[in-house]
Parts: sequence; C-alpha cells; structure tokens
Amino acid sequence: MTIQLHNTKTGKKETFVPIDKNSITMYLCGPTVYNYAHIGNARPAVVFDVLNNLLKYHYPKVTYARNITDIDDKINKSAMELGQNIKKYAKKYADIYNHDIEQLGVQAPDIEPYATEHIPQIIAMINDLITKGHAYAAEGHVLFSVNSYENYGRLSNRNIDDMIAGARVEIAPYKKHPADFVLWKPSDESLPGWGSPWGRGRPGWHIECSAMCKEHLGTIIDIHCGGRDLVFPHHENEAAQSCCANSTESFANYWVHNGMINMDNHKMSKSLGNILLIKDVVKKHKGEVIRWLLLSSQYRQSVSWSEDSIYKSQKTLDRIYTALRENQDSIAEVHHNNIPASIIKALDDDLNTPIAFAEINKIAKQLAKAKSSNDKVLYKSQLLSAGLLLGFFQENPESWFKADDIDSDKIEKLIKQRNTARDNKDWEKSDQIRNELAAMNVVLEDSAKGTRWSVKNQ
RNA sequence: GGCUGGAUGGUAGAGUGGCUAUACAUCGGUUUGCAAAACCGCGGACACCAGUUCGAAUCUGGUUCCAGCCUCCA
Repeated sequence: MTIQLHNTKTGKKETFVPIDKNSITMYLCGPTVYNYAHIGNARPAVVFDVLNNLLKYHYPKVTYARNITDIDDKINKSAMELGQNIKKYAKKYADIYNHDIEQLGVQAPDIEPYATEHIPQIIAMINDLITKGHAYAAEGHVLFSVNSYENYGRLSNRNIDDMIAGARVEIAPYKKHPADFVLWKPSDESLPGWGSPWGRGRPGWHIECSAMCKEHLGTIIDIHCGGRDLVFPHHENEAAQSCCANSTESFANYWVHNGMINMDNHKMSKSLGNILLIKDVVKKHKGEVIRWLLLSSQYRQSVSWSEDSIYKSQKTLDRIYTALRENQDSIAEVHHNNIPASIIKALDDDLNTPIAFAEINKIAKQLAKAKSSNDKVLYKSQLLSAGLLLGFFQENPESWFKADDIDSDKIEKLIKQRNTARDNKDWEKSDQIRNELAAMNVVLEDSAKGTRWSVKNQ
C-alpha cells in the first residue's frame, strides 16, 4: 500500500511516507468565521474528509485537526457593522459552518481548535520568534522578519524581491522589510484583545495555525491541507513561523492544496461577487448530490459549477440509488474489506475520485444486472462499503426518492385508486390520476411487483 | 511583469506511447395499456504547428487561448 500525494513543496506527486506510521497527523485550514459558509469553503472540507477516511483506512491512528479562525479583522468589521458581540458573532458562524458541511456528509475532525482558545500558545510562539531573532516589536506590533529566514518563499516558489517590485499595497512605516508580516497587533478598547508583553492586542493572520498545529499535532506534521489560494501568503508564512519558532527544517512534510470552484470559468470570489452559499444550495439540492459534484473532479483541478453539473450528479446518484432500491432485500455487509481494490487504488493515487466514481458506476451497473442472490449481495456490499469510505449511499433508498414535505398517505391512496382502475382497464381514469400525481411532482413506475413512486428531482 | 496550472467527444471529466474510461444528454432496440425506470446497442474527442518514434491525443520544442496566485480569499 502506498498513497501518492501531490506535494506543493516539490510540485510533484510523491509517495506518502509518514513520520510515524502508527500516528498520522493532518491539519486543514478551516474557515475564518465572519459570514455564511460558501461552496468554496465546502470543497476542502469534503475533499480532505475523504483523505482523512482514506488515511484511517490504511493506518491505525490518524489525528485530523481542522481549525476555526475566530479572531480576525474581517470578523470584527462585520460584527461591528451589525452592532453585534464579536465573540458571539464568530461562534454563530462557526456553528453554521459545521452544520452546513455536515449536510454534505463531512464528518467531524478529531480536533477542532479555535484560535481564541490558543492565545497563550500564540504569545509563547511569538516570544520564541523574537528570542531567536526572527521577529521584532514595533509600535505595538510584532512583525516576522522575512530576511531572517533563508527559505522564505520556497513553498510558494516565490522570490521576495520580485514580489516587492510588483507590490500594490502601501507599506506600513514600522516594517523593516516590505514583506514582513504581522504576528501581533494592538487592539483599542472596541476590539477584542488580550494582554501580552507588547500591550493589549490580538494575533495577526497565520500565527494561529502555527500555534494550533504545534499544540495539537506537534512541531512537524505529516500533511497540511488547504485551498490553493492559501499557498501564498498564508501557508508560506505559517511554514516560516513554525520552522523558525520550533527550529525545525520542515513544518509539514506534505502540503496538499485543492483547486478552486469556477462559476462561468471564473473563480468564485468575493471580489467577483459570485459567491454561492452552502445553506442556499442545500435548500434546493441534496447534500449528497453536491458532495458528488465536488468530488467528481480530481481535487487539484477546478470544479465547474453549474445547474447542469448539479443535474448530472443528481441523475447519476438517482441511478445508483435505483439499483439499491431494487435490491433492498439483499443483505449487504458494509465493511472495509468489501471495498473493491480498484477504488482504493484510485484513491491512493493522489485521491483520484473520478476513477473511483467510474468504478462505483460499474459496480452499480453490475448490481442492477445481477441475477443470483450471491452477486446481488456481493455488489451491494461493495457499493455500500465504498460508499461509506467516500461518504455516499448510506441513505435509505426509499427515502432518497421521497421528499420530507409530502403527504405519502394521500399519494398511496391515489395509487390504490389508480390500480383499481387499471384492474378494470379504465385507462382514462388511470391516466387522470397519474396526471394528478404528476402535478404534485410525483412520478409513478408500474412493474410486476406493483406501483412504485418517487418525487421528481428538479 | 514573475510564478503555477490548463486546453480531451453535445456537456462534465479521467487516463494511456499502440488496448471500451465513466457519467449526463442524443439516437436505435427490449419492455410497457400508456408511461416511467431498467437493460442492450450505436455513434462521436484528444487546441494549433513542428520534431522524436515502426506508431503520439499521450514525449520534446514552439504558437495561440484560458484560469489561478503575486491584494481579502477555500
């Protein structure tokens, strides 16, 4: 068994070699909670949920941490504009994030650290950086000195001087070097703040992740994940801080970054104003459908988001659930051992979910065609076991085709009436009832076994 | 300007130096009171130009176009 992962550090696909195969550590940069979570927040949560499952399939112990950044100027700004308590405001959106991604089948991580609960660790780390000559205090701020770290820029493959030449932002006067970034900044009374050797203040962006990684996973971790757009500056800075503060060569051995979501061939982003919120998407579509869509591209590629791609995901899952619905009497054994090797092989290869999905489709087809009870049990077991690993097919197939807000008794009564009419070959009445149900978005399917109904998905 | 990635059938999306990806859609068939679902089957693709090779959509070089990061971002 070897997992291959594309490592941003080297720009290559590499064989994953853990620091300690009996205890794997993985960290995902979770959201800064200042608004409703969008589908761009959902993609890493979903993708690395699968990676977490895969690692847990292979290794006896995996510690997966996914943080919540609940102290940030964006949070302060939003909360203050709305006249709300900043702490409560952040907590509210952290809970919403968790609730929303849960709808997409994302399991809770092993550890969910909050930045504000790690202020002492953050201050200690900043102290270390100052002591070791990698940071300096100036005008109530503490800044990381990029010149003090020769490897600065290596993760994101950037040359500091080039970046400064193209810099478009005004440089704060207290910075020794234009690329120096803030570790600690002063807070006035209106802002959240904590006592520190540099006065009352709050942490800058980046340091919280370094401190939380160290606290929960150690000074060097196996895998650090996040969105592609975090490579610079966030991860570059995290790596610099951590390596300097901990006096280590490496911070994370594997840096794994997911691609963006594209709407009309453009990244979904705040500046373009094309943000789609999870809460709005799951109002219209099943979470599992969205999860399928998010995993139907390999994680490093962009996802083309459209109504059409949602529809395709819906239809594909409908077909698979139909196969399961036809085989409800077969008793499947859901177990790791029943996951087909082809699926593990696909996932081991840098999380190739499209191939895994192709395999799932083939198995679903086998299941639909299966004649013998042995085959039925075999394929159903494979499908449900692989589904568990990837986060699919655990819903009851009957309920998959129903809607929560529908009057089942009434529908079944009408179906009974229609079947009486059919027995009497009263096709006119039969069709009239079918139309009546169709108006309620209910689709009927007659078979030798009786009449089956489903709510038509939009 | 610097650094990354891309360009595959109607659409989405993998992969491979010669062998059906897969899904959705279309078309034909089986089935059906009608239908639906399911199944069977048929097509159809590798941006452009050179080169390497017995053979390239797959390797190399170039061209064009697209996206991302360099500024908050997942």
